[in-house]
Amino acid sequence: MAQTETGTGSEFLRGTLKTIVLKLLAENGRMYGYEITQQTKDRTNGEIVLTFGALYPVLHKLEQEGFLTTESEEADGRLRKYYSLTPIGTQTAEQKVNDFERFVEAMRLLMQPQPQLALA
Amino acid sequence: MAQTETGTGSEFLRGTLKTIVLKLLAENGRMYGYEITQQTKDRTNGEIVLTFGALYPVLHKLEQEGFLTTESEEADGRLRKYYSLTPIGTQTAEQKVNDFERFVEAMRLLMQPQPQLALA
DNA sequence: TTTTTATATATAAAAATCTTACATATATTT
DNA sequence: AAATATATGTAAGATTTTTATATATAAAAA
Repeated sequence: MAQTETGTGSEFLRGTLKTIVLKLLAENGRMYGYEITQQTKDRTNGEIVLTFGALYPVLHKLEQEGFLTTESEEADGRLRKYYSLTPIGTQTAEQKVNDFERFVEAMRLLMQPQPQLALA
Repeated sequence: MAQTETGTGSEFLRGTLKTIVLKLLAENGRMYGYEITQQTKDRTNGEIVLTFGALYPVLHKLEQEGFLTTESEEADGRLRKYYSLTPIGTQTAEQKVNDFERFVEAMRLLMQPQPQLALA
């Protein structure tokens, strides 16, 4: 089946994909690609939907960068490629989550209306 | 002078640039490019730094899309190009801020550790 | 029983976005 | 006199993402 749903079609996903993948792996220990898209969709109530065309290249790149290792297994006659974090991957996951939180905090400073300066 | 500082070098800025520009204009009514970078840097304590190479193309694109109008003025012998929101721009600004908040809320669902299910 | 949906991974072309470097010019500060 | 701050912009290149395509099995629905 073709992938049709796109949530908000959120442009904000740009730049957060790696962080999502690393964080989910840090929590779950071991996941395969399809599982990552499903858990993301489920936990965000359909708000964030990862497309396969974006996810798989990111997984390959993270592996290539040394953040992930893989093991292929067969389940129900289907191939599954499980990804796990390397030590550096675990460290990077934490760091990216921290960076994201700092970023959100900074964005809050911009998105919240400026407090008016009280004049004497 | 060359632009050197990059804050966190935040990859998360990807996709939020338009939102920042529209929101600042919605608040300030009228701003010029340089002012946008300065206010962003100041209000986020240097956390978010917009580069000119990214900002100006975005401003031009938003103008081209009908979200902004411009007036050029001279101040202190220097050219300033002021940008203001059109009605559709104002509407888009609000919508993008809402979308961003929804996105952050969804991210929170992913970034916060999963609550353990209580077993009977 | 045939089609659709769900599960599962992947690549490639094209579009969008962003970084880095370059180019120009005036005013102010050191 | 040199450096920094103010001010706008373009262009090449890199990165990232979307959209489309390709393949294959299992389960559910028509």
